[in-house]
Amino acid sequence: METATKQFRKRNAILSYLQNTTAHPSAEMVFAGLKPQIPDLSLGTVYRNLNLFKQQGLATSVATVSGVERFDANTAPHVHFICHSCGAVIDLMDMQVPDSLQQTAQKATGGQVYACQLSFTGACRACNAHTIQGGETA
Amino acid sequence: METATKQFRKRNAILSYLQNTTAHPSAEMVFAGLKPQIPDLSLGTVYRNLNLFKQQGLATSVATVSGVERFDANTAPHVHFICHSCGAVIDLMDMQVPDSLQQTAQKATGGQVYACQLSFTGACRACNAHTIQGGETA
DNA sequence: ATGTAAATAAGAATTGTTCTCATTTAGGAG
DNA sequence: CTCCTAAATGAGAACAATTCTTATTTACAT
Repeated sequence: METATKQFRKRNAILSYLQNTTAHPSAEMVFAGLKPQIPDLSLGTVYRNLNLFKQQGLATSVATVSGVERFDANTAPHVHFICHSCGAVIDLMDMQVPDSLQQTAQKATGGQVYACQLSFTGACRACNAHTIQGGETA
Repeated sequence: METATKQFRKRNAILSYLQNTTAHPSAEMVFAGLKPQIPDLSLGTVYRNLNLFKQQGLATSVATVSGVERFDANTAPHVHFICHSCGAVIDLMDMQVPDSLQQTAQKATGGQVYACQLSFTGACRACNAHTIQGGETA
């Protein structure tokens, strides 16, 4: 049994959900994922808490060209691959942006660099396989 | 007078505008910039053509966390700095993502990598100066 | 002139996100 | 236990960026 307060039940559920997925879910995805367990969950609460987590440094987010913001509880700098076909946001492990680049950026801006994001875009394995399926296309 | 067809006048105006700025304008910014010269320009036309340029490989775009898409006629891979205070999107010249990273990404995805985007976020020189205003600025 | 296809204007519709406000909840004081 | 207060929430309205729809205009060929 859980120890203490029932306060923040939903907040904690949202944070746990985010911490236990690598799918970089959108707010809608978090909502859909939790709704079965928490039928009276409101989408506004999901947005509110996800933004709170960002403020608190418990989460970050990735903006996608589709316009949907995707959230990530992994706040360590890391590299993403975004499939422009299915929209998946996938971590690329074992890759990092060289410190030298960040230092160069810091000098180039003349301001203050807080973070960096490196994303590759293209077709993920599944979508790429699907594309070539059936025949050759140049 | 211009040489040839009057076809695509607006389309060409939009492309020229994008090619002659480094501001990475949003659709609204392009619209506002051209409206004085082209009073009967419609915002829908700006969006339609900007997306067309992307399809044709004449432009790319950067997604920002504010949700606004910013367009860029520089399709060569390059690095951006995004000021989270004023929203400016600034090119960082003389920086590039090492080929080795792109190759690593290609292997890691198992799919097809088309492009990469490296963005630094923080406070641009002006906003940073403003923040520490009243005291020393380096 | 007339026909045709592409480009456009205007604004309605859609979508993702934020805001508002009344309600609920947890925990403390009397 | 009842009252109080502050934080969290649900529901849906409001909002902003973008896309879609449709009638109109344009360029050009016949």
